[in-house]
Amino acid sequence: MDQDGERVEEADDRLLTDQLFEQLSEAIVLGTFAPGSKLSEPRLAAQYGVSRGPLREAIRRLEERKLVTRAPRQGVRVVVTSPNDALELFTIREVLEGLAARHAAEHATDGEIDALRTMLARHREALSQPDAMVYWQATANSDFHFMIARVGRNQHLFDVLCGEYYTLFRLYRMQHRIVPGRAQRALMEHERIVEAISDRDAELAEMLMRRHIASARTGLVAQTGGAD
Amino acid sequence: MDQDGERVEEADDRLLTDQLFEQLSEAIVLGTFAPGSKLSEPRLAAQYGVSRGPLREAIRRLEERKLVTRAPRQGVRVVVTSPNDALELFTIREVLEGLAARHAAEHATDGEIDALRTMLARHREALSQPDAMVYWQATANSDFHFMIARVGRNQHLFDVLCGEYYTLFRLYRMQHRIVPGRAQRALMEHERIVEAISDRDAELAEMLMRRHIASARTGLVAQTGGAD
DNA sequence: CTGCGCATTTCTGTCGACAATTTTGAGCAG
DNA sequence: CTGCTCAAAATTGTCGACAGAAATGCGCAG
Repeated sequence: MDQDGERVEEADDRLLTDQLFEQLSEAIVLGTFAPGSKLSEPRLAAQYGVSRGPLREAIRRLEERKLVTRAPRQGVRVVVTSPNDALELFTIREVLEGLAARHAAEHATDGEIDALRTMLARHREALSQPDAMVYWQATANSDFHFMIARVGRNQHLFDVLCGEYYTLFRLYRMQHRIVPGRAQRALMEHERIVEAISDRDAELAEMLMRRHIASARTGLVAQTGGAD
Repeated sequence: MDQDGERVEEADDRLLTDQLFEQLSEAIVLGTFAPGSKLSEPRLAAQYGVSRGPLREAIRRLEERKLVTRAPRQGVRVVVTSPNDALELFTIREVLEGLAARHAAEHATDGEIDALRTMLARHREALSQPDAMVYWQATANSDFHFMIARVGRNQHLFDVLCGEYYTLFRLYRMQHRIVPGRAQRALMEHERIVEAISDRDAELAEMLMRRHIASARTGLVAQTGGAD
């Protein structure tokens, strides 16, 4: 152990709890803390150079976000997800993202639609580059769903999709190896969704988005990797 | 102040943080802590007879559940919700409860359908009693949505609807005076939803549930009180 | 060699205390 | 009487410490 000890020293005026939450979240998603491994409070406190107070508050938030599971008086462990869990979560995501797309079609301004189109053009350009997959997985795909949620004009929905559930989605992708194996096709689906939004066709936008998410869910069940 | 000081003394082996979270949630929903009022940590710690450690963890959870808002270095205040916030939340609830109803129609066992019918019969019976409204608001309505979510066989969805969002829904009903003014009609809608589930008509169950929630949302906009 | 019991160690849950910042409010100028 | 200044009080964010419970690991019986 003690291999790194990435302290929290950046003279940041953000609260310690928030910094810890972000670092712990990232470590969990990236697999630095393996699924099922225990998060010992004294060890983490020493590792990050903080006391257990703020650390415990950060862990509480991890628990609330379902990134760890707590056994009373036994500490917390990185959540271990089953394929069925992933199925459940993506089913929820399907209706929520569908709702966001519907709202986007109803409320997007012309400027926002232009911005969506510009973004997709950038994505198409990037897909022909060498490291296309890593860019797609890390940035492009998230950007699209992020923007749709924002354009939907439902702050609560945005918070859920892009804040509270975002890291959990990433964790499920990691634990179940849901890599975007069909980025080309996913991009095409994104373009069709934006077209529907541009046409102010709310119903179509919702349906296309739901199918888009569902395709990832289906690929997940088949264990072959989805497009999202 | 200091009028009551309901200590936490029940020799409960549950964690202090959990007890505090429940008591604070209840106090917020019931209006004991007025919307917008500040939650002072030293005052609450004295009032409940605990130290600030577990209290802060409970407050973090309140924050995560959107029951309070935090201004860094200024403490937390009971959330003040706008009618638009309520609209946003009920829009989300509409698709989630619709999803739960669809899943319920797909996965309910015959025994569960019997149990649903039995419950509705009990509710109809209770609606002819003197204190019908208070029973409806406090118990019957919640029981129905609770059971639908459970029968849906999606643990994540159940947790969201009956755990993470449940108290928030109650808070919105409180702050916006969304009283069940049409319990009779709401019960009829419940019965139709159960009939659709019994017929294994998932699409109809989802549609009826969405309309059922939407009617509450509409009544909310009209400020006349919804049926749910 | 394997499995059980017990002592040691570690960890969680909780508490009290300190520093820095924010809020309060008294005093004074206009 | 109103508004600004500045000191005092209160509050947040953080830390270290202690008690009880859980996990660990050793010794010993079988």
